[in-house]
Amino acid sequence: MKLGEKVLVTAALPYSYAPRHFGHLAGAYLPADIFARFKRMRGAEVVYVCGTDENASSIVIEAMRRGMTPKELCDMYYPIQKEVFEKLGISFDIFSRTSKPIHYQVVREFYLRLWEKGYVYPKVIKQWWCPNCKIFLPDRFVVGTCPRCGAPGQYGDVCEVCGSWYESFEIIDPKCSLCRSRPEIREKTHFFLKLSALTEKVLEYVRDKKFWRKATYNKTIAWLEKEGLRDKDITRDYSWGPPAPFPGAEGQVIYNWAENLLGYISATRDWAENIVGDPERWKSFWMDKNVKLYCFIGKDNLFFHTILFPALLIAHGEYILPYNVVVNEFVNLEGEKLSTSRGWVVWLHELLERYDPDVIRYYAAAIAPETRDTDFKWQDFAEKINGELIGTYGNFVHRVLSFTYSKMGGVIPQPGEMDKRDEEMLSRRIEYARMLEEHIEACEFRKGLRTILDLAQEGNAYMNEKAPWSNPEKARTPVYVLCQVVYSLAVISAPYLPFTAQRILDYMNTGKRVSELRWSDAEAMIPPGHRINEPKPLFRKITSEEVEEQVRKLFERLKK
RNA sequence: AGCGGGGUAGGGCAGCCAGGUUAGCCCGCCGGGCUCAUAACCCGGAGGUCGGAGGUUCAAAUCCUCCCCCCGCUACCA
Repeated sequence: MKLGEKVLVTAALPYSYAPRHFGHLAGAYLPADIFARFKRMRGAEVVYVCGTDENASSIVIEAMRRGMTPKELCDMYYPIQKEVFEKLGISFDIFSRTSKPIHYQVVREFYLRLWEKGYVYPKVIKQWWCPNCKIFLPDRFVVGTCPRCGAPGQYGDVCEVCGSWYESFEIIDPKCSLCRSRPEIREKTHFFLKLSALTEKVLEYVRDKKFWRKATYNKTIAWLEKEGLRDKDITRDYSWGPPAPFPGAEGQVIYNWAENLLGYISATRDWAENIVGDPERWKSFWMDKNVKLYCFIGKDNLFFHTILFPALLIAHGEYILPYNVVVNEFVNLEGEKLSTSRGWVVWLHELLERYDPDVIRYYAAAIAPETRDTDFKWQDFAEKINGELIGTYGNFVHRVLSFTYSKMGGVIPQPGEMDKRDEEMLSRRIEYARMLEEHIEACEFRKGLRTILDLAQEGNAYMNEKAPWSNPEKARTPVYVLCQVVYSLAVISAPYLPFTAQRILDYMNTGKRVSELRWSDAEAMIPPGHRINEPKPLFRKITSEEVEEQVRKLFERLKK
């Protein structure tokens, strides 16, 4: 074990008002959580931060639509977002918000420094302005006719009919998508970030990240080499968001894409101040070169995390850069791409109404889109839960504990002399812990899950071979061994299935909290004579009727 | 169009970067065993032109070239 290891873990900041779906869990929050939990068990100092992203222009507009202020909209959704993560056992050390004063302060300090270092300059740009709504409109909120093919109802600067790209101002017969009135073009001074000066530095930073996932590494390098970074405007005229700290930028805020990444820093400061009670503590993470920063995101976020975020941090100069950006692909649904607007999606809050969080976590880890897009299928969900989680893992735990409880008087027996097979079984559980460790370190969570299952499978095979039920006299040694394996299984599966691990600890009457477990406990031995509690099956099976019902519900909702 | 990822038994995947035992794993299927366990568990078996065509090599799923198919990306929706 590396002593004094420090790890900072981030998961993509969710938009405050967009609920989280299964793909978000499988692609970011769960892998990050497994990683964070594992590292804590290894004795590392871990801070796992997240929070809602509340300053996007789409939030301003969504609030307008609903006749609310952005603040009211965010206040309404924040507890909902937070609750879903809590129920799923996502072990954030802080779940902050980018509307908090600490975030505004971080953004202000950050950009003031960039200004002072000469990375920011003013420039006049043209933007759409809706005189009726009295706001500047992002391109996407301007509807009009394609200047190339004449297709009506196109958004922004790309035509979905003919696929051509054009200047947003070329669009014919523009209308504000909110009120349908005609927007005008206005010129205004905005502030630009000199990203063009950072291409080489970012490339230099990325070059040696050969251990990143292949797609992540290649895409990032290719992007930088082929296109490089262009200067970009970072201010907007909104009354919602962190104020821009530049001279002459009164009334302007820092644009969402340029400030939300700093939410990781402000969340850590929020944690230091309000959870730890030591306002300086965040520095021992963001300003310590020995800290490894892991960012977990979906592929839609790649540019921002592998290119833009490092560029910003390099420009600033005092903070550490991501050590690994763990990028996941997408989870499709029953063979089709997700579409939240069409209702083609599996929401986490709905799953939680019906399923054990560990059941959800299991399936999310089992189909985590690590190297390619994967598919959520209800039938597959039932097969994997019933066959793997329950049939292999749950059944192994339950048959061992229930046998011990009912046939051995509820007491871990005193083993007799161990044969080769018994010794082997005991050492195998340690080998599995080592293998799992390697997989998690490499951020290969699916392989890790398989390793857990393999240990249960070996335990099942061992139990069948030893058949303790056939000869009570010879049952003591194998049952003793099996109880050790079950305990190890609970320990090593704790990062994936924390609630289940806790139940096993309780059935085994260990008096331990799962949060107290250390990785080395996988090698621990429960002493003979230890009394266990009455075990219950860990999970409930998913019926075929239920699968049909879920599929039916999905299609019914789609019709609307 | 360019770039990136992928195309391996009925389905889902690993192996490919550092070429070399009978190409592994899970599900399903077939046949056995067991009965402690949530009809769960264990063992065995059938099933593969490793997208296609060339090439390099003593040897290629693994390296090179070309082609076909699927998916994604190309910063003003962050």
